[in-house]
Amino acid sequence: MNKLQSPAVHPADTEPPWDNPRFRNWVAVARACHALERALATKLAPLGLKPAQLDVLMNLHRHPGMSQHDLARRLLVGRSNITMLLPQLETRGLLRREGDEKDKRILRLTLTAEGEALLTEALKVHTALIEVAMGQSTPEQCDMIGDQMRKIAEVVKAG
Amino acid sequence: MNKLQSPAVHPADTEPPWDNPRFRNWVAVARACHALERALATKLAPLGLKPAQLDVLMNLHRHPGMSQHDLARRLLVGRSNITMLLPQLETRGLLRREGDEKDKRILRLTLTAEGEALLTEALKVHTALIEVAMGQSTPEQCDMIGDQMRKIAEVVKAG
DNA sequence: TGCAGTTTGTTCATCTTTGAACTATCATGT
DNA sequence: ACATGATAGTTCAAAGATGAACAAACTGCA
Repeated sequence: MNKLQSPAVHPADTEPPWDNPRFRNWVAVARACHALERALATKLAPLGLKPAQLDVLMNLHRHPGMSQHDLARRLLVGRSNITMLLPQLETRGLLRREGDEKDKRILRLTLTAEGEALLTEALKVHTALIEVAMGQSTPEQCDMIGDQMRKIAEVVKAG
Repeated sequence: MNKLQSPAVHPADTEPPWDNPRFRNWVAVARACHALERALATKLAPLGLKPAQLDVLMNLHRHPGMSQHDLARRLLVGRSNITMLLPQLETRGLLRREGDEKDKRILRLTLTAEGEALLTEALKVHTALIEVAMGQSTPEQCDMIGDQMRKIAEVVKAG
């Protein structure tokens, strides 16, 4: 037995492009991301938030006064998506949209106190999930992963 | 000058949870994933394929004879999603759905020759993109990332 | 056999996301 | 000032994703 057969789960791992480590490893990245996003969605449901909405709150917390266009670019979505997304949050009193003094086209976005408060709660959930995930790695591995991913994001958006 | 101020891009990097390396680094993972997914969508458009459809073809290539339920679980989507997704591919002649002999509830899925051919073309695009992304890392880093991500996917789906 | 419980796939209503017009505003150059 | 072009945000129709409710088929046990 053990005739050097089935070196991995799938016999086809010896077939392109699955024989390519870069390919196989990126597929793992994508699967982990998707899995964590789904888990986040269910854990965020009790707060009445979806992952996309949490992304908005997070970005507005860190970049108050952003325009909708800037927000769309940071989230890698279309501008119309932002237009459809914001009213839900604005009517819930989580954020404010005020016209810019200089440029009347621009709407500046800021979180309200309620928005900051809900963000704090949502971040507890998000952080707990991430701790479980990244807790699998040593601090050195974790930082290395972050560094590589930042490079990837740049290079992919450029190319 | 240099009073130990603004240690990073955002002053708020010193504020929870952004002061947490695990949190910051996972956010980078999510952003890189999203960026590559968007890039894949545009590069796949000439083939008339979307990322979700490519995922289906990839999984059927590696697991021929899968049921729709199995496919849904692998893709981390609902069964109804598969029901809505498959007819597009089936009418294009990319895959076959045939009832199982033993269990008449189950539809077994297999790629046609056209499906395999289109998958081959799509994989060239996908692989090229991944090469650019993962080419940022050394082979050792790349394997380490893959290993960690496989752990994360397991742990997140379990919890 | 018969009957409760489970599993597979579909349907349907709802919510998101997307990209292509469209309007309003600003910037630039003559 | 005025024309041209660019930019910010909105609207709208089409496509995608989701989950609950449903029908058909299987399982197991009495």
